[in-house]
Amino acid sequence: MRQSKFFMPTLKEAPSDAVAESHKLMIRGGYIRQVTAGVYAYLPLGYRVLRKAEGIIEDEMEKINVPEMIMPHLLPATLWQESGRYKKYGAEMFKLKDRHGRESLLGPTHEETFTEIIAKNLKSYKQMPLALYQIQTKFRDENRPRFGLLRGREFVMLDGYSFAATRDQLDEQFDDQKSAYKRIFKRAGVTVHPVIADSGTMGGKNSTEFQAPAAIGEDTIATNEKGTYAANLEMAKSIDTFKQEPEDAKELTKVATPGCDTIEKLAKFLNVPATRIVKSILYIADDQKVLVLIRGDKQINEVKLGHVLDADEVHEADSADLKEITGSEKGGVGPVDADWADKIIADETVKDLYNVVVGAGETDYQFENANLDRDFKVDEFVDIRTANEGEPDPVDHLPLKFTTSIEVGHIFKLGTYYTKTMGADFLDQNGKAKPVIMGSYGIGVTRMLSAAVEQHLTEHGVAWPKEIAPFAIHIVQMKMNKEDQTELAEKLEKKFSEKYDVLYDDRKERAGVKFADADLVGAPIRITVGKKAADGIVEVKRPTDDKATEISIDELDKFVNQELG
RNA sequence: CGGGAAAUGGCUCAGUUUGGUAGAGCACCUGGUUUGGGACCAGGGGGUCGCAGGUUCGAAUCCUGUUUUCCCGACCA
Repeated sequence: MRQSKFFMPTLKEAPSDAVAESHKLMIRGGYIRQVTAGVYAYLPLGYRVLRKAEGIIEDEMEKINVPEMIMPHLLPATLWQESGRYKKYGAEMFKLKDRHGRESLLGPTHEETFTEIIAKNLKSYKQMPLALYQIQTKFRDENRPRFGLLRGREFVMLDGYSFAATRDQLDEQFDDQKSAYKRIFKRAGVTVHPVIADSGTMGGKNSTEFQAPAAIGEDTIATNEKGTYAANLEMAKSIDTFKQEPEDAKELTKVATPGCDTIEKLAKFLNVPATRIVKSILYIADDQKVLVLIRGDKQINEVKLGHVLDADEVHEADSADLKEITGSEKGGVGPVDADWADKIIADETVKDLYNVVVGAGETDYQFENANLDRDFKVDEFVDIRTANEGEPDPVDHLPLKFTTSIEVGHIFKLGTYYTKTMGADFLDQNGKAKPVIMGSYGIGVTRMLSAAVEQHLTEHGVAWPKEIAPFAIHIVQMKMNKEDQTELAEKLEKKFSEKYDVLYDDRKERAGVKFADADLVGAPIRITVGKKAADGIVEVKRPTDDKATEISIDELDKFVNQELG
């Protein structure tokens, strides 16, 4: 490709709207342009990177015999009403009406569409195992799109679905997909950790996210140094190392604690450690009033709580509800005589505590010396706490390390939720009808590009991993009016184009402009054709090199081959 | 959805406090001098200052409404 014919509008300064480094780079380099919030145009350079990433996915899916197909973007509401998600999916769905008043939506994901096709076209166990995938633009009316391609309202996603007759088949499919995903990220040059994750409200097992560590990540993952434990903080377990020495139960005493509406203030006011206090928080789980207890130094993990309560919707009671239900404001709520609660559950950290401080059920009052069973009851002990950095992991008891990261992929064993509700049955060997067992697999392709850039920034640009680089070789000719340079550059362009994607900067620009743009293109190899062209000498530079190195064109093939294979 | 910030040429920004009819750098066009890390000189084109009302002799500037964008948090199936 001749750069004089290419369209790559570069900028010296990034628009002030762009905050994330990857976003700035992609705007400055002419990869993308924003059209509206969370919606981007992919200019030629950006589109090349996107196509490369898609190519890797297609290649790896082909290897595990998963065929690609494509679904429509425009979907009838009826399909989603059938699965029950038309209402449940909520505000994130782009809804619209056609001229006949029929309700439609723009697909945010495609479980229903695939399940529907399978329900009508797959009838026998002999047709399974089967898996399908597509790479397509998805639409989600995000509350807050951000950081360029990281979280868009329109984005490219790989979504795959597997269909199995037995659990064993599903397990095998899942493992195949997981291995393929690891290869995809590796080839795309994106470092990822597969982590234990939440699977969402539709249920599912073995939920695994592929998390790419990056400064702009919206998630936090907890890992140990041996790599034997890795979980999204939402699901991370840890070992509680605190042990309280047993004490004799003292008399329950009510004390005034004016203005103490946080554990911190209370601990200071009463001059006790936070571990001596039991926090009481009221949650509304669907219609149930659930009082949740946890030791004062720990935080409640609402994702874990949601799993334990198995409700459609769980949220902390707001201050008005709190007052009405418990008779107390924040800080005074407690488990003693809490008859209003439908259920009292406690984190494991509340076990084996003696003479603790709990809310007295009255604003600005606490009980001291409260003891489990004597003064208050707990229906169930569970793990509902947020892990803390440094705590021992549950596998090898090594300290947990926290890292912010980007969720670039998510796979899980979906089960039969959709196939049951939508009637996707098959006949087994005995002629008995059973629901197809599904798996769900996804990669945020455009998001993965953000992650790739975040992980490969250089001082003046980006060092693209070779398999997703827009161009493999960037030939930069210094002076367009020197015939020896033109001759050599064109020769190299012709030769390398047979095997690689070559960008040839044939613009009549100054060297500084060309080099600055080359840094933004970030090709794995930059070949500079300059003064010594007549002597058969050029310079090569990789984006991560500080300086260019002179090399004779006889050795160039070897170098290129060694770098690009 | 709560909180905050901002909207002036393609990009970065000044001008708004104290109303007088829009300016700089980069980018773009022409000519010249240059030419290995975003050149220099001279000339030039491009903006009804997000939109709609209002106040005023006069509004980028003051008032009201509205739209859009970004950031923090909540949410993200």
